[in-house]
Amino acid sequence: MKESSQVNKPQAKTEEKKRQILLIALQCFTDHGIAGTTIDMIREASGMSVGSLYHHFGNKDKIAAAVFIQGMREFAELLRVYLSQTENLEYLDANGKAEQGVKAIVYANVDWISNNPDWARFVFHHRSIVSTAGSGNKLASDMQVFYLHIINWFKPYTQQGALRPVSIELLSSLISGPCHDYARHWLAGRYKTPLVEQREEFATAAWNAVKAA
Amino acid sequence: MKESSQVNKPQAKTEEKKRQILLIALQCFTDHGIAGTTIDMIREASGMSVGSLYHHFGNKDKIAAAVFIQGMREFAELLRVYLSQTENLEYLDANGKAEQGVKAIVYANVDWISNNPDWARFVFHHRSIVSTAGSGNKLASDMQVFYLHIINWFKPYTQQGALRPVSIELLSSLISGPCHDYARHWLAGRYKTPLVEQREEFATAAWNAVKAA
DNA sequence: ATATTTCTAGAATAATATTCTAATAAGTGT
DNA sequence: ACACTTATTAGAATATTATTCTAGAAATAT
Repeated sequence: MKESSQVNKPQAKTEEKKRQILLIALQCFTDHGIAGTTIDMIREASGMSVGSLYHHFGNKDKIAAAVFIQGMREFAELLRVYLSQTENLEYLDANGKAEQGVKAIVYANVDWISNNPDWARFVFHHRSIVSTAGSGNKLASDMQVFYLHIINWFKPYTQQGALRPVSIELLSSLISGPCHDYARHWLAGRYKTPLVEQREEFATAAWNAVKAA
Repeated sequence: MKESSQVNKPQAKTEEKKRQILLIALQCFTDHGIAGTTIDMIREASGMSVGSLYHHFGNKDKIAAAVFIQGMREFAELLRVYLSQTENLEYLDANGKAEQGVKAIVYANVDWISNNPDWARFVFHHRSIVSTAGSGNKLASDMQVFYLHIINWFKPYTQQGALRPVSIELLSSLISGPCHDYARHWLAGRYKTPLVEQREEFATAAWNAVKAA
């Protein structure tokens, strides 16, 4: 049934198993925090042995780092898909395309966070684990490609004057900042209105904040 | 020399000592992360004994929670000062006052983060420690007063129509979100241009995002 | 001055992370 | 099918670290 079952290489099985372990670890971290989660909990919940866990991941921090990286990777993939869909809108001018692209970034954020709240919470709170765990390089190389993709998407629009002539960093914060801020509070239970209900609100706010006029 | 030396009650000395310990703990956490910091490091750096540390704070997580709470308290105080200064501008109309207030919020954020980068980094990354450490009530009661203050500040302006008629939560995210997002990246070394150089940028963006017109 | 409470100290204990050695399974070439 | 190499699993042994506990010192109140 799975499209990958024909080519079920051993590595693929291992990779899939690792992903399962990461999901279980995410559950543990969500329920008890990283500090409150013991290796033994993950061992028991995953049916693995301590030895296997250490063989695959190295140590507890690296398990957490792997959870983070996997989450980022899956979000990045969704964003890539959303952005690529804006490229088919041939009938739009540069302004229209820029607008759809900026909004696509917000939509991807809102949708992924809403559909993967545990993962989003983890990613929001534990970015720093990646560096303390020393898994920085792996993330860096993974994300580098992704960031370049985004930057290259922006470039033509800033040059053509559809977007304000400010740094990519600033653009990025103006687009994602409000949505992320709200998401953090909502994920923590401090805000009651679901993030997804503010989807359009954040999309138009983002466009207004970065459009040239 | 200290202005408090006349009334040097024992409690005051203890409170000051606790604050010193928290600053040292913050340093440890900044250098090694919470997980990487051992009680023994804090003991050695602070010249206390394990017993004293546990007597004052309870456990490691509660030390971290106390660092967080102290940071929030000091930021809240700065914000309060900034906001109160906008109330003296008698010559401004409602719109003008609302604008100055919204910008004051951004300024307070930018300035506190820029002047207390370690503390800001900690506060950004470890809000969750407060709940896992079970110090939630203490923070809640502390912050409740503060949030009410902000809410009460907003209320008249939304009613008068100077601000968009949306929830306080949304207003808050639109105002602080971009600045916080940028700050996180800057504090992590991913953005090079200092936050403070974007001070006006974030202030005007905030105002544009929430003003009524 | 004495009693009471708060604070300090560090050894003893408990909890947990990590390492290590050996066994098993999987993959590869003949 | 067989030997050979590599990857994975297992869990006991060890090391690290958090936390508790008991007793004594310092501060404060009566």
